[in-house]
Amino acid sequence: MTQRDASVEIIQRQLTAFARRARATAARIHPELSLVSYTLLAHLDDQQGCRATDLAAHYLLDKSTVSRQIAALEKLGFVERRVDPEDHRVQVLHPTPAGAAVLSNAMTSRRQAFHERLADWDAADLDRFASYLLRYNAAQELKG
Amino acid sequence: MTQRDASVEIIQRQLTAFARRARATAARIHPELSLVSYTLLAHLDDQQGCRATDLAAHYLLDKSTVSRQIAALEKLGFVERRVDPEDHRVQVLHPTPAGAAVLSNAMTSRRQAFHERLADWDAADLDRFASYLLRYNAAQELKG
DNA sequence: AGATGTAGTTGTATAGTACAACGTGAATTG
DNA sequence: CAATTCACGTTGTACTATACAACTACATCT
Repeated sequence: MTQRDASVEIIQRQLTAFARRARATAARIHPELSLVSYTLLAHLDDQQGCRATDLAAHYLLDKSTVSRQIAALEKLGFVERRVDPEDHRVQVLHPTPAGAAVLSNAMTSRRQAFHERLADWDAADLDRFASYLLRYNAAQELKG
Repeated sequence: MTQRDASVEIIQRQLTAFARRARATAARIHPELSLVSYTLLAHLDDQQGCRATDLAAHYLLDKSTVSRQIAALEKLGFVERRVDPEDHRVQVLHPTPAGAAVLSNAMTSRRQAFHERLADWDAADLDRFASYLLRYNAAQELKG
C-alpha cells in the first residue's frame, strides 16, 4: 500500500464517520430542526425563496419528500408559500419571520459548535482544510 | 467577519453537504449494504468480532437498533453469532465468509470511488487532508 | 381544442431509529 | 445460599425520512 492509498483510506473512513454522526449531531445542536429541514430552510433563506422542485433537484430528493418536509415546516409556521402569479402551478417558498428566526438560531448554534471544535486550529490550517473540502465536494457535484 | 470565520463557515457547509449525500452515495456504491450495515459489518471485520453492545456504544445507536440490524445481516447470511461460553448472555458477532466477501467488494467499490474522486490530488494535499479529517474527528470523539 | 408536459399532493410501502417492557442469565450481597 | 440487582439482548410500538406511483391542476404547444 502506497502512502497515497493510506491517505485515501483515511479520508474515506473519516468522512464516513462524520456522515454517520451528522444526523445525531444535528439533532443535538438544534432539536427543533432536523438536518434535512435545516438544509431546506437554509436553502430558501439563501436563495431568497425557491420552488419545491428546485429543492428536490438540488438535494436529489423525491418531490414527494420535499412536499412533505415543506408541509411540516409550514405547519410549524417556518415556511410560507406564495403562488406565482405568472404560473399558478408554482409555489414560491419563503421562510417566515419565525422560520428565519429559528434558522438563525440553529445557524448560530452550529457555527458555535464548529468554532469550538476548531478552536485550537491555526488560521492557515483552517484555510487549507476549508479549501480541501470545497475541492472535494466540487469534484463530487460534477459527477452527480 | 474574519478570515477565520469564513473558513469555519466553509468547513461547516461542506461537511454538512457531504453528510447529506452520504447515504445516497453509499446506496449507489454498494446497494446490497446500507451505510449502517456496511459500518457495522466493517467493524466486526475490523475487530475480529465483537458484541452487539459494543457496536451500540461505539456508534451511539440504541441496542434495539443494533439488534435489528444484526438480525437483518444474519438473515442475509452475512453475520453469525457465537455464544460466549464464559457468559451465556453474550453473543460474539462475526462476519461469515459471505459477509466478508460482500464487505470486501463494498470496500473495494468505495475505495475505488474515493480514489477516482481524489485522482488529481497530489500526495502532499491528500496527506494533509487526511490529517485534518483525523484531527477534526478526534476532537469530536472526546466530547461524545 | 386536444395532447403533452410540469408542479405539487397523496396513497402506500419500506428502512432506520428510539424508547419501554420484557426474558434470561450473571453477579453481588445480606 | 436466596434474593436482589445488573447486563445483554429481543420484541412491541411509534415515529421520521424516504421512494415510487397514481393523481389533480395548471400550462404549453401543435
